[in-house]
Amino acid sequence: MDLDRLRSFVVLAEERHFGRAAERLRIAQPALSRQLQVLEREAGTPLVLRSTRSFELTEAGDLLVERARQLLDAVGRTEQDLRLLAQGRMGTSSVGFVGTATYDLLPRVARLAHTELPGLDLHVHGELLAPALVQGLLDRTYDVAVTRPVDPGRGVRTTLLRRERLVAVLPTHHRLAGRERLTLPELAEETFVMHPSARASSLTEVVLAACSDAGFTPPGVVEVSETSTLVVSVAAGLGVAVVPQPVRTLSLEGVRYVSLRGAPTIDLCVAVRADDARPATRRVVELIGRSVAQRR
Amino acid sequence: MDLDRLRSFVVLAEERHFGRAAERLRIAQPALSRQLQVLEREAGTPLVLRSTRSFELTEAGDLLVERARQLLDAVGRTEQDLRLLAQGRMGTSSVGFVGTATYDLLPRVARLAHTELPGLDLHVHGELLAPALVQGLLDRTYDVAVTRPVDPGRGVRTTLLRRERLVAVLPTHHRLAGRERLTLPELAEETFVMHPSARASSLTEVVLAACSDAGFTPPGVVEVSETSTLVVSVAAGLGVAVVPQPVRTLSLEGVRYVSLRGAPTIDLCVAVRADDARPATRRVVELIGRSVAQRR
DNA sequence: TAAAAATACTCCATAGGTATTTTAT
DNA sequence: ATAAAATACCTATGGAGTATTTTTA
Repeated sequence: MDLDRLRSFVVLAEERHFGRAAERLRIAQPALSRQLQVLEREAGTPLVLRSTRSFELTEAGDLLVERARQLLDAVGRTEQDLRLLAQGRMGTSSVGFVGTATYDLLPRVARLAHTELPGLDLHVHGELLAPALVQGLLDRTYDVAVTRPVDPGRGVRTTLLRRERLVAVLPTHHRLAGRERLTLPELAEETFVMHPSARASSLTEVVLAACSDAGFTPPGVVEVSETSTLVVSVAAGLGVAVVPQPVRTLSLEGVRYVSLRGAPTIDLCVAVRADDARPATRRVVELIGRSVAQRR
Repeated sequence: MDLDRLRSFVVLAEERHFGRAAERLRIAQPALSRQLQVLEREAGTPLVLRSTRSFELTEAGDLLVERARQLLDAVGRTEQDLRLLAQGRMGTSSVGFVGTATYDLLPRVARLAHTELPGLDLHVHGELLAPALVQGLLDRTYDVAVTRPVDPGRGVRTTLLRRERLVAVLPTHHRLAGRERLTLPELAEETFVMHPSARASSLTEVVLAACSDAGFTPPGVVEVSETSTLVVSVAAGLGVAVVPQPVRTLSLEGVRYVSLRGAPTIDLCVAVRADDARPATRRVVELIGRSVAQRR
């Protein structure tokens, strides 16, 4: 049984006339006659009782029209679903965000995906650390990671999303909180609130390296886990912090963000499994790129 | 989308190996490779991640295998149903029996149809008169009529089933009831139980004609509608009757059937609409033919 | 290096087109 | 007599086969 012939048969049953049906099918009338003959040979019974002035479907013809419609519908739906899948507009994708991107990028990505890829079942996870993200990518917990640069070669493909300038976070009552900008050495005597270095926070590494470059080591350090907690801790007066600029979206009572002159930067990347060619993954990566470009 | 390619794809997904799948499909390996390439081009996305030593379906591939199985199943069922319909093993057929065939042929036909054509929805109707049957055929109340000969040319096609000898029906206590056989003139003085002549019973016509040929007219006539009532009436002593031999299957307390020497005969036919080419009709006619041949 | 898939090339079957015949009203 | 379907005949495209190359584990 051939789908094209079934299509022809359905049109023929609708038109009840070989000439008109052939015209609609954009084939010549004899071709349609032959198609029906083939169908009837396959069915083993006439499907249409036809003469020059009459046209009637047999029982078998009735049955076949109905079934053909159902079949062709099912084929159409399958083709449609394949197309959606091929465009990454259907399926599932799990995205993990490194801590500092959780409050800035994650909601934008979620919103954009909701409107642009309604068929995609997108799972987002925030407040993660770079090593956990890489591990999560490899063990398929995540399909996409918005993370700090990772050493390549471990089956992960990485693209730079943006370069983030670091800014200081000070309690409102801090003596430097009114300043337009300051330099890292001015914070040499402060207690720093940071992510635990044991848990391999890229941000902590970069900040400590920057301090070291600036000629000092923070005299005191308070360790907290999440970025949100970090900002809250500064508000509570536990110390100061240095975070990437986009964390500013997390504006909090009792906290001031102050630019750092000659500030170091930290890169934000999107990473995927090197062997992942899923359209959904491509689509999500592309959408994350646009979320980053999106100025707001 | 082509059904043959879908078939190939399902087999390929099962075998997970082009060579083996091609073998099962009885085509060469390159042909299968190309079929998959066409499918992937149509789908717009890879369906199989393949290398010399590995084979893995993509999401789209998974989807397509599942859908393809469903589609091919549906196609198979449709082909099967068409085949059944073509063989008259599926569908509906309505059969009407003339009165005297009701107790003899009708049950045999019903039983045979039940075992041989279980898919056919057979409706049987008994105790009918020839004119009603012809009318019923034409207005599509019946598809097949087991009836007396009808004048042709009215859109009805008729085939002789058998020639039935007429026999006498006598009450057990009748003076002639003990005889092996008798002749029609011996019944010249009897009251006859018959179907109403007004309702155009072929049997009544034949019997009256036979009496007339034998040189007498029944002095008294009792009219009853059904064959069963007719036999019951004889048992009740209302008179004698002349019926086709097969009515003997209707054996009743108080009744004796006696052969008639040189008895007239009456033909039993099967009739269908001349334009009815339905396989179910053909099948039922054929089955009725065999029911008649069936000696029991 | 060996097994497996992909490509190159040839051939044929099938589906379509045009011209014409047959058929039924 | 005429409209419509069927047939005859030709052509071309697509799918299959064989031989071969490319790839990767």
